[in-house]
Amino acid sequence: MDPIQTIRDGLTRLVLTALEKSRETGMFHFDSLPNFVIEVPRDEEHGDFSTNVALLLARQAKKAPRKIAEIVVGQIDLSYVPELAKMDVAGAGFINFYLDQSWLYRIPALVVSMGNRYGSGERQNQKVQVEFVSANPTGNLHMGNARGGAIGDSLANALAFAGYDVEREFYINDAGNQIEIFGQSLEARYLQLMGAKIEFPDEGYAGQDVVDTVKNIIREYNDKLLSMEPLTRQAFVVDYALKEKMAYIKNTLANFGIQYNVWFSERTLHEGGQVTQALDELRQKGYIYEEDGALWFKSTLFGDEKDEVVVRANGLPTYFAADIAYHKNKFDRGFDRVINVWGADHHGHVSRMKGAIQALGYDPDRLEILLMQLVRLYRGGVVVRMSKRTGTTVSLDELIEEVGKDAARFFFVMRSADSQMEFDLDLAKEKSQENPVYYVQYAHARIQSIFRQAKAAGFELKPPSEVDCTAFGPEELQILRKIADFPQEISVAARTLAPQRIARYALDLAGLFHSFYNHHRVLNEDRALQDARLLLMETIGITIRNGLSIIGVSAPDQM
RNA sequence: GCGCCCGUAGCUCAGUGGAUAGAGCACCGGCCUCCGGAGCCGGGUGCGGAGGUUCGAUUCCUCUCGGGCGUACCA
Repeated sequence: MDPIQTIRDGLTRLVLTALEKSRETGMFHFDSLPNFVIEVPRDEEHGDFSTNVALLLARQAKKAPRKIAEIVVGQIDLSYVPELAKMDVAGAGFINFYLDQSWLYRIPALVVSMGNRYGSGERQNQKVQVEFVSANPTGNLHMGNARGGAIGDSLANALAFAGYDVEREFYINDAGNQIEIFGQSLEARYLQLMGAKIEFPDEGYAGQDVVDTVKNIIREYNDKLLSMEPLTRQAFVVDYALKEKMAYIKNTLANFGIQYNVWFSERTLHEGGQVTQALDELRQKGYIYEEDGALWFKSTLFGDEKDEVVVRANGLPTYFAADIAYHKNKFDRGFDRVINVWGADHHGHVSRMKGAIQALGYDPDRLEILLMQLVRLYRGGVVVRMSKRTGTTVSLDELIEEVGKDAARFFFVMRSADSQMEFDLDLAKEKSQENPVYYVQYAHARIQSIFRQAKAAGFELKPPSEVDCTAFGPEELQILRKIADFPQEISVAARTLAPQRIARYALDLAGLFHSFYNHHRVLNEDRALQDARLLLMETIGITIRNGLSIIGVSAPDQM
């Protein structure tokens, strides 16, 4: 139930009817219906809603926009939309609609009755998969993974709340070149720690975490690996390390509030022959050729800058080959839409991935890729530098430890994915209203505090039907207007893959609440007013809670 | 060089082709001390630049300047 959309639909029908009547009676002529909008004007002087239909019709109808607007307004029967109070023509030819503010009196009952479903959309009957983080299991989770986790999970939440059937998936890169190198690195460290004088591979993983893993292996198996064949030994240490890394990744992401439906192993694609199958299909369709001993995919046919190797001269498939098989597999699993959240460093991969999807016969628009720009951490006003030892600045688990899950998620979700963001660690930790996440949570806690006091004084929240909403003044109505927007915000955030809208909305609503709180009392007022304001508080609380829940941030009752 | 993303107020950032472009912080002035730790009111110069499409452009297109990323038989 979306109150704004309901009104908008009503107004749209009204305008359409008026247009038809105008044409039938010969007031003006048009052949095709313009793609007009019913929107909420920025300036409230311009009404509650307005439409640009007359401006769009001017050329076809060969009349001045204002003239057309006058005619349309003359054909509209006000009584069709009960809350419609008046209309006028303004500006270049806009038609403005003014509502009777009493329509807002219905909002609290709607919100209270829907509770934690307020803002949700109707079932879309569309299967959407969101794949995010998919960090390499060869190292720690870094800030890119953190941002991807927060954005991906919040986006998935928003889509689910908006009515889509959503699955969250993590792609485990447990095969391929990097795993080979990972194995060689682990083996080299093992042998070194066991006293052998051998060189560490040039391209190897030099981080401390590899050494730590090897120490665990030694603790468990001591010298048992020394007698193994090198390949067996590498397979052994890789298996051990992958188990350990995946346990770490799962645990850290769980602490970050993320639960996946599917953990998908790249290795199963190779072992199940799906990589070969996908390449065969591309070859049959004529998109594969051989050159310099390697197999290439003709991604230039799909707008890419250069063709891309899928099987190296040494016979091993590339990461891209596995990714083609992986995406084919996704579509074969019946998803209508597949969304990937990727770091900006993968953007070169986008066009060829879409090309491969198209080559396999799928509509490339069904694959949507959300690219995130880089994160710069600040502490004490200066950039936190990359650590040479660990290869990261701060890992996700350290970030959660330092600022907490709630602040971390809110900060990442607050910014749109495609802007490079600065993350101020000091601000995230601050327990003051300067801190955006604290500001929103504090609004919720304050509301609960009011209810605790009300209860102590013997007052309870009355059902909306017993509350006189005419007690609401302009500020209460302004808040209710904002709350009425919530379902639209969810819907737009889901449609445009923009979870930052929800964070911003929560901040705006919290701001309206704090301002109200500072100007008015809820308790110890006239009973009718107190009842109405308690209901308003409940309405705000529910909406803030629902918004925060999408972002993955808790709504505490006390702080 | 080529490709993608970004460029909005002093700073961090919003802004589904609409009417007079916003928020928070910072800064200045005035007020207030009340459910929860201070708050309230007021104060402003900005869409990097130049063209184009449009009745209308921060939004779409072209060029240009600046920043980031990519441009591997790495992932």
